[in-house]
Amino acid sequence: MNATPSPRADARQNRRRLIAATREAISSRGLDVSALDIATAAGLGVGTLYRRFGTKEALLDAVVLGLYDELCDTARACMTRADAWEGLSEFVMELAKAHRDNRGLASVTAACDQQPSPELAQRTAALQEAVTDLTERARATGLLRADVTWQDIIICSRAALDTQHCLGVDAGPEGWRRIITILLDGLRAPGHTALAGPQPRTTGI
Amino acid sequence: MNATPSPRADARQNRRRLIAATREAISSRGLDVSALDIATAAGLGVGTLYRRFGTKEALLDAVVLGLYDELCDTARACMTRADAWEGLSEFVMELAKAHRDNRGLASVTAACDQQPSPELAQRTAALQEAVTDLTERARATGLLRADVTWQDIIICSRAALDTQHCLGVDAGPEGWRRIITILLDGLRAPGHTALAGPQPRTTGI
DNA sequence: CCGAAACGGACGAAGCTCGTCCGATTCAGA
DNA sequence: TCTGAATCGGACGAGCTTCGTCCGTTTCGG
Repeated sequence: MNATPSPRADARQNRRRLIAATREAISSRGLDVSALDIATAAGLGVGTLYRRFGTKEALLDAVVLGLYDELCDTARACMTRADAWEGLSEFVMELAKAHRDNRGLASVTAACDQQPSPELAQRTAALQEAVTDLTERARATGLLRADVTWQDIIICSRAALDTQHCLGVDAGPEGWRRIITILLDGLRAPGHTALAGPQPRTTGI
Repeated sequence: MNATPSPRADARQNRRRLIAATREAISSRGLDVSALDIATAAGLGVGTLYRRFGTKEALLDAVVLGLYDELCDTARACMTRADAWEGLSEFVMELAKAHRDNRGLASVTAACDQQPSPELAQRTAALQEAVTDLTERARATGLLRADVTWQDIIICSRAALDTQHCLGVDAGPEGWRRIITILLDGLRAPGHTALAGPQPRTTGI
């Protein structure tokens, strides 16, 4: 009774190729990639892209979903670290790297969050919970300053985003680590300057 | 012998209006503003825009030039502060605010820096010198960690850029201050974690 | 070996942008 | 007030990019 029994092997492979090409394209050029560029990069025709995904947006959704899954895995792995601070800082590093490697990720996720699909909503919730856990655990040990929230953590991780992508900046392939390191030092307890203003809210990661 | 004796009063006013509208437009929507949008926002026709500036790019150049002048003034004012650390941190705050208020400023300046006009090159040099002075002075007092460069400072200031503009983030109108505060705490001497990787280079601000 | 599934890429339609052009309007000096 | 030169407005043309379709051709796999 399976109406769509199983796609042909080449169809499945092309689907994977398209997702990989999309990640690569977003990484280097941001969200402003045309469907044609993606398909060409995948070594396929644009027709194939639309046959596989129906819509350019559907393709982006699939990519974001994969990224969220990876981030969830990372967050859970960081929770198993014996040292709470190391767990948190490793996650921040990984999240920053994800943003560096997926230029405009924040925009994509935000755009997707506007009308989240059930799958995406579930991933978002899981990820937020994981980050909350990491933050709480680090604060409980007294190493994370008390006045930051998990949203601050997320936003800080985004800070690496521009470091790599702004023209005119040559920070080297690992240059973003410097900024994140500075941020992490700033996040350590007890903190020197009190954080002013309302705590930020964020729905996306 | 003045071939262009003096523009009519309305022409001058319209020129000012266009620059103001451009800053406003860049602030809220980034560089992807059309000439029509700018002119409409200024309450003018697009024809006027092109008569005043000849080119959209020339208009952007004029805007960037003004911004650089303001930043130079700010930097010099910060140098007169008795406390070196306060001078530096105030400048970082102001630079961050400039980036927040001029979405895509980094891209504009970088784009302009590709083929800088003499005026722009002069401003860039002056600004870099001012930032260097601020950094050196703060390091000399022992309050700024020794392993950061003035380029790190610039990049950190840019970090606030996304905080405000990413959809899905509601950090409040002053939310970026939290991130900069964290960064500044991270920049304080002596620093906890050594900065790895090569020092970044940047030509733009 | 053959029919169904999948592919490629030319193509149409739509949208957006820059910059021009010229008739209508406004300024400012006499 | 009057007048002509400067300025304005916005419709318009040309060009570019993009999405998504369509159909003849190729490939898979039972």
